Amino acid sequence: MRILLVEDDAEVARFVKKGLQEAGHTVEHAANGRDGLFLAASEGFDVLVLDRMLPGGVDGVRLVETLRGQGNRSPVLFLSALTAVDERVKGLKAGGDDYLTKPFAFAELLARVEALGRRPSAEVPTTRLKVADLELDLLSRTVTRGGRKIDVQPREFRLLEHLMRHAGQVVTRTMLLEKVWDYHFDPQTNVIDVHVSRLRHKLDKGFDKPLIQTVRNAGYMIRAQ
Amino acid sequence: MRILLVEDDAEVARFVKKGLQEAGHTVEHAANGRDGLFLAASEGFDVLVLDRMLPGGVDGVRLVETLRGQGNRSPVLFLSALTAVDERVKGLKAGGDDYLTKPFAFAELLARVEALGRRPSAEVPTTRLKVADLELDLLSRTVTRGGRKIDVQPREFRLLEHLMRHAGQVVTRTMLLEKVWDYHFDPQTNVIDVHVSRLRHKLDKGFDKPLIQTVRNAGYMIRAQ
DNA sequence: GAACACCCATGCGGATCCTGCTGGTCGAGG
DNA sequence: CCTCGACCAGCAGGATCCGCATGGGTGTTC
Repeated sequence: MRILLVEDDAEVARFVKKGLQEAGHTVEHAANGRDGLFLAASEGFDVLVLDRMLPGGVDGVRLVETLRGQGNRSPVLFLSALTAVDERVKGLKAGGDDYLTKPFAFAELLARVEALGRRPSAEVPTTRLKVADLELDLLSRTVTRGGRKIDVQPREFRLLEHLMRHAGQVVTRTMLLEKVWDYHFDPQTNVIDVHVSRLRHKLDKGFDKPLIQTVRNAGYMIRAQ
Repeated sequence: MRILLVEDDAEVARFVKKGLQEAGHTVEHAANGRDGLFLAASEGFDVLVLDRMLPGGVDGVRLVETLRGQGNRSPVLFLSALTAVDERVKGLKAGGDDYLTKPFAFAELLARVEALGRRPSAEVPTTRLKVADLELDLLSRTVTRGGRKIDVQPREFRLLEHLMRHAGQVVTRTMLLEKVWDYHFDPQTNVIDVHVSRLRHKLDKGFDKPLIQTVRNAGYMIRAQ
């Protein structure tokens, strides 16, 4: 996990950085708010660990507010000697996700950092493909166009999926044979043509704009007109 | 925001519920783990606030583990009188997202709950379900146990999916007929038995721990032993 | 321990579904 | 006009899938 630590106290910083690294994470360290902001804004981190009070104009709260203002949603854990409830509330309200007061047990810091990093921000797998008004839902194996459900066969589904994953690019017959049919040779028949035809028939029935274009001597391409 | 509060202490529950409601949130309350699990599994909440220790078999940690096993990723805040670092770490490691010790200031609870709810995690569709070493990938329509791929028929897949979505709960025959077969009547045959049997055969071949348990006169249940 | 209800496993047969091929037609490009 | 690539309707073999019936277990109740 990539973690950014912004902490001015060299002693604390060393201690935290070492521990996180030993737990298998990558840690970048900045000693003041300005550097921290720069790093956080330019690189992608899974979790930010920020000291609440920092030297220089940019303290922890400012830093988070700025990041959030830029649309950066990285989870933030505040680390602070300010224990008052009001301070904690302020940190959370500013956009922090957690708040740990010094002194703290490293085990808890680690657990909290990992809890923050556990969030599904990183790996959101694509679950639906979309080209113009045509949608393909990988989860339910469902195809809809303009909201109307369209029944397709498994092979047709694979074919369409492959086309849509390469929307706007020409897909050659050889690629299709490889990826959709698992043929590693030329079957010497027009299987592909037939399936493309069937697919077109289903997709375009009742619509005017055809979606699948043939590219002569090359293959097929799907594209939002 | 929709919040589920699972807390057995009536006094605390009333206090928290009232406060959250006054802050403009909708609060459901369950007084024990079993009810809490049921609610959390059947309805969608933005945040779960769980007492760490609960009467009855299902305590806070068990509850979270079960939910996470079902692929439910709702953020969880633990509320507990157990202040030891080890306890806090345990709660977070189990899948909790935050941990607040009693007594607490309501302002801080509110700030933390709102910080949790702020996350974009709410509507990430589940793409894989897991129970013990059995995994079901909705995207690829694939079932694996202990890393080994298992081929299942469509109907078997739906059956298994439904069981896994309700892991740890008994699933009645009527529910299965409704949800898996779309029958709204009793077909007077043993269709279900047959499919459960086939599924068991495939899932348990080569493993020792059986996964699907039958609950006499009630239905079936899948659970990590 | 007998009767009963419930549950399990297996084999079978029908139905559906799926897919690739053929063969004839069309149309673009030269 | 000729040729080649692309298109499409229909067909038929096969595979898959699914539900049912049957007969055998197992736990429960009286």
